[in-house]
Amino acid sequence: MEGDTRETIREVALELFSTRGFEQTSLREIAERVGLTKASLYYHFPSKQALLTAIIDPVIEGWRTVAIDVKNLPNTPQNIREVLRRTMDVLLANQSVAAIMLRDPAGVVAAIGPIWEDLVDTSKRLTTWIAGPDPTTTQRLRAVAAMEILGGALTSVTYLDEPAPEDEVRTVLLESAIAVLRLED
Amino acid sequence: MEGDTRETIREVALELFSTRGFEQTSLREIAERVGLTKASLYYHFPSKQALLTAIIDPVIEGWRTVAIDVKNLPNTPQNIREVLRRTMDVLLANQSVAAIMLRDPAGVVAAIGPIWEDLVDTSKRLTTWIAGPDPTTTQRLRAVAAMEILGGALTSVTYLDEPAPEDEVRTVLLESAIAVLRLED
DNA sequence: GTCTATAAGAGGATAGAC
DNA sequence: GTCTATCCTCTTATAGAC
Repeated sequence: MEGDTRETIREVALELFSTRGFEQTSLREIAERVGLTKASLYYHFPSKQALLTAIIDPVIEGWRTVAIDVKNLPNTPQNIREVLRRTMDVLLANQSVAAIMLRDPAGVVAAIGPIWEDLVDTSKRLTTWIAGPDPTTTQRLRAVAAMEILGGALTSVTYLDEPAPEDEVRTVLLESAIAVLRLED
Repeated sequence: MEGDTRETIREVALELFSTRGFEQTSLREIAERVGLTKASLYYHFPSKQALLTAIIDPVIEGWRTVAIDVKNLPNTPQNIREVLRRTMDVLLANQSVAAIMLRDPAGVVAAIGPIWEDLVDTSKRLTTWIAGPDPTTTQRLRAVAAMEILGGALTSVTYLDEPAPEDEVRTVLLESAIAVLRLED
């Protein structure tokens, strides 16, 4: 069950990009781990940049879907909860890809600037929606705080001695985000 | 008022490292902006790495101070508030340096691994203290969430259309962190 | 202190045989 | 599809004149 070489390359690259960073990973290293030469990688991907986008693009798509769906959704407490939940799900379902952007934003920007801008834009739209209609600065900042908390799903691993069960991470962080937004008022 | 060349180099490097990332900034670029040649930089700093540590070290020191002072501080609600406040102050007082670590963690790790580990360790101790004595996993996660919120002081600029006044950023994010910790219980 | 010149090497990428 | 060999560029860093 050798599977697709292209797929293997993508998996190895994902592993290395997410742990060492994009810039810090050379094609030589990837080729070595896959058991190929650098040159062979170029048969499957036309450039290092293309390899990165092949990894990131599908996730961007899912991320953008969350933001698009929100467009005409009434900003009710129930809906906000639901959107936070879905945002968290996307993060948890794509931890490795998210880790690339967390560990080496500068490298990713240098490689695929426009895609990164798009990502920031999507996050911005999501944050703005969460802040509610005609938000005060305070409400905007609370929305930023809420989004920041969700990111804790990725960083908690680093800051806890023993990793927390994913279910609890999801529950506690969602609760926390909701608490920050003061949805009960 | 030409000032110290060494200091100028440090300032230019800080500016570039914090906006483009450490790896993405070459000594050629720095030299160009300072108005020197690459070779001259080496008269003032023995290596690119040394330039980075000259920038980061003082801040690490301040950061560590917060964590050390906490060591024998009783974990009362009042003290937790105070520690959060001081943590926020350190972040706000060193936004550019913090931005380096935010934009290019992978590059910083590759250059000065041990110092980075130290930083993570310090943050970990701080988070653990905030979580309180014999914390449950939920309490630990809330502490992570609280720390994550403070980081919003750095990212809010990216996610808000118009930058929020620093005073309000401080106040709202501190309130949010406290809300997450449920100090009122 | 700052310069010119250059070393030494790694990186991404291509050509062309098999 | 994978290889060997090579190109080109850029980087950090050093040597030594001024």
